[in-house]
Amino acid sequence: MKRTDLSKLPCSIARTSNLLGDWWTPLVLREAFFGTKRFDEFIKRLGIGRNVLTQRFSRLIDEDIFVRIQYQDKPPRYEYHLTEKGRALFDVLAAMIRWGDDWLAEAAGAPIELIDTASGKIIKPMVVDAKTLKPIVQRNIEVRKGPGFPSNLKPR
Amino acid sequence: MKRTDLSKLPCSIARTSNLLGDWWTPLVLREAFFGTKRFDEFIKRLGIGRNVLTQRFSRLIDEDIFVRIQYQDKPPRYEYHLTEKGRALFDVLAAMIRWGDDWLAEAAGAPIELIDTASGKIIKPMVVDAKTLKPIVQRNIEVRKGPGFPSNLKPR
DNA sequence: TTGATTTAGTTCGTTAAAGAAACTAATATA
DNA sequence: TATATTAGTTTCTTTAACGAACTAAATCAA
Repeated sequence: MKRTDLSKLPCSIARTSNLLGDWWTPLVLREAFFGTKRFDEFIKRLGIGRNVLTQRFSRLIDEDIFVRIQYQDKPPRYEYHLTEKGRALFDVLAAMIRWGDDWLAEAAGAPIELIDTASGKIIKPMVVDAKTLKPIVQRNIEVRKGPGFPSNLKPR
Repeated sequence: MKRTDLSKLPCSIARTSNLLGDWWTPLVLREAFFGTKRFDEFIKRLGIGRNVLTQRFSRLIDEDIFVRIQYQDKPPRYEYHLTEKGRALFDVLAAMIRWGDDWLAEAAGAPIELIDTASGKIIKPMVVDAKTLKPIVQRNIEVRKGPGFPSNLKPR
């Protein structure tokens, strides 16, 4: 399909969507977070097409979300590791987990739980304001141009 | 394109991706959060194709993210309003905003700022654990089956 | 030493989604 | 009477996803 390039829009949602905004990338990231590193591991765990996975990795490497690291000679084989930038995406996935658990799970409850390794306790992601640590109430928020808004464009 | 249905997988990331996982849906939601309600308003603000927007709304209404509300007779015209379920997605967008601001913004800074209407202060979204209010450190997390994990499937 | 297995892709043909532009339809307005 | 407003629908082209088969380098098992 033809696809609009959202990466240059003055909006972090658009720019982030441009990276995450397909059906497989979040799942590839999930697998990476859960420890998967090798091409065929991703294939097996996800059921993604090989060509699709190849294309995803090449894009995500371009975007500095993954790095390709050689783990053997003869034949040369590579693992796919998250970068710091990639690991930071965990927060976005965590927000998706929370919303999915709250709004899409069956009556039985969340399909998967996140456990804090040290305490053994269940972790429930929540999005708050960094200063006040209070939930963000969308109704009480306005939007305005930030310092990085290009001066030649109309806002919103 | 052919597309794999992720909505039935035992994973909130997959299920949420299945809804949000295209390039336009997050931007349609953004506009709705910022107050846009009418079809042609979305078209003008986003530059999305009319047929694509039609398809998105029909899917998002099926999923109970939007409701279509009549605002006039003769001719019948409708507005698209977020449901509670839809409004709850703001947290996911907020996490995307934060990541985009941190990792994709130019040196100039964030393209857009969220302002708390009451205090006038800038809001910076952050993802924390609901109990401890501490950031979630992905390295210290394990995953296990939750109560809603189907019993007939292998985990991960 | 031959044939199977492992790992990591690439290639190819089919299906279907995205984009652009034109078209329809009901009504109000100039 | 002609134009504008609002909200779509239709049609055509381009391109991404899917699936299956194929390639390639090396190791392993019989």
